[in-house]
Amino acid sequence: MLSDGSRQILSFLLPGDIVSAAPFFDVRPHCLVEAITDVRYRNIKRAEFRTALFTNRDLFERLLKTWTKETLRADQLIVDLGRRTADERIARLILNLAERLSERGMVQSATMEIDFPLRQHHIADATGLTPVHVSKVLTEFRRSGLINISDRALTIVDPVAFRRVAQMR
Amino acid sequence: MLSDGSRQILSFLLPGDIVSAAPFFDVRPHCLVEAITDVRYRNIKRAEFRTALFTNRDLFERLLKTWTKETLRADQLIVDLGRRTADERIARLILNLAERLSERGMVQSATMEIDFPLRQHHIADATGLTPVHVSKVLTEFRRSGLINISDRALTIVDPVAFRRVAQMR
DNA sequence: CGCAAGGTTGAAGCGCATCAATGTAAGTGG
DNA sequence: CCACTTACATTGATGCGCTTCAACCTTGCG
Repeated sequence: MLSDGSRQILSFLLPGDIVSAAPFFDVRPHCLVEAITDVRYRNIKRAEFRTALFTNRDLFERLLKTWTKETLRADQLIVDLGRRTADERIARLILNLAERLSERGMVQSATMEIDFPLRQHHIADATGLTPVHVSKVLTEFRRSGLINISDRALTIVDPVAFRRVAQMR
Repeated sequence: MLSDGSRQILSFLLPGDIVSAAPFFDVRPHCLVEAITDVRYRNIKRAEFRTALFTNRDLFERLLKTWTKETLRADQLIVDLGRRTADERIARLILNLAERLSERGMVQSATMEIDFPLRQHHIADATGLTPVHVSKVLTEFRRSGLINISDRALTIVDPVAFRRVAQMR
């Protein structure tokens, strides 16, 4: 959150994600977490986990791998916010979510449909845009037959063209 | 680098910095490194370092602390690119550099002057702006007596006002 | 000298923000 | 059941911040 009331969303957490690897090593929380859907979560004791990390090499490797992915995605987001257009940012956000859901088997493979509980203002806050502009872009995406959103579900109608818009091959 | 030739700078490395913590745990390099100044560097053998990390708890803690800071700065950059104006981005970039240099004792404390080898196109690529606009903003900063740049050195003339522009208290 | 890289400046244009009106659907209390 | 509210989405008009383009200037360098 910024002092002027605007906010920037850093990431969307999906089932199985940890909020962030950083808090294991730094006491100060540096961001807020908010639930969009119903959520099941568990707390981890920092001290215990750190000891476990040091004793259990496999755990250690897996945490660091997760953190590496986190870092990679953050860097990608920096590039997106710094150098991409509104269309690209929104399309990439959607495709990234779809990809991560796909890894979890959460895509109807027949229809390329995913749960999509995000409101447009979430998309806006994640892409550095305004809700109004997000609405216009999404409407345009729909009009050109790229995607469809209705009833908290999103379908990628034309994956090839949509990936082209997102500059993702 | 993007396909259209534009690029996004993720961070500036100062003396003593590691390029990134991520490569220790992931083989694929995910970004490029370029030197602006003359540089002294050393290579670290991934495998060796990983073993050392697991045997030497202090090293382990220190790497993770470094990585935590990296993560924090990346997240801050995301906020800056997503939600801040050109003036704010540029001022924050400069103040962040000054702060990091200060930790290294690399600020002339009398004059608040730092080495500043960056070209305007570096600032542009780090802030998601164009060199032309960077020039205009810097000229305006100078004109209002906030900073001064000449001869590869930058002086923060009015720290209080400048921090206000950067929205940093 | 001639050239390349960087910086400055102004004019014009575009992408997104802002503002405002309208619509819609779900929830709430009378 | 209906008035009312609240949250969200859509749409159009207008404006602004930054980009783009282009000309010109400076500096360093082979």
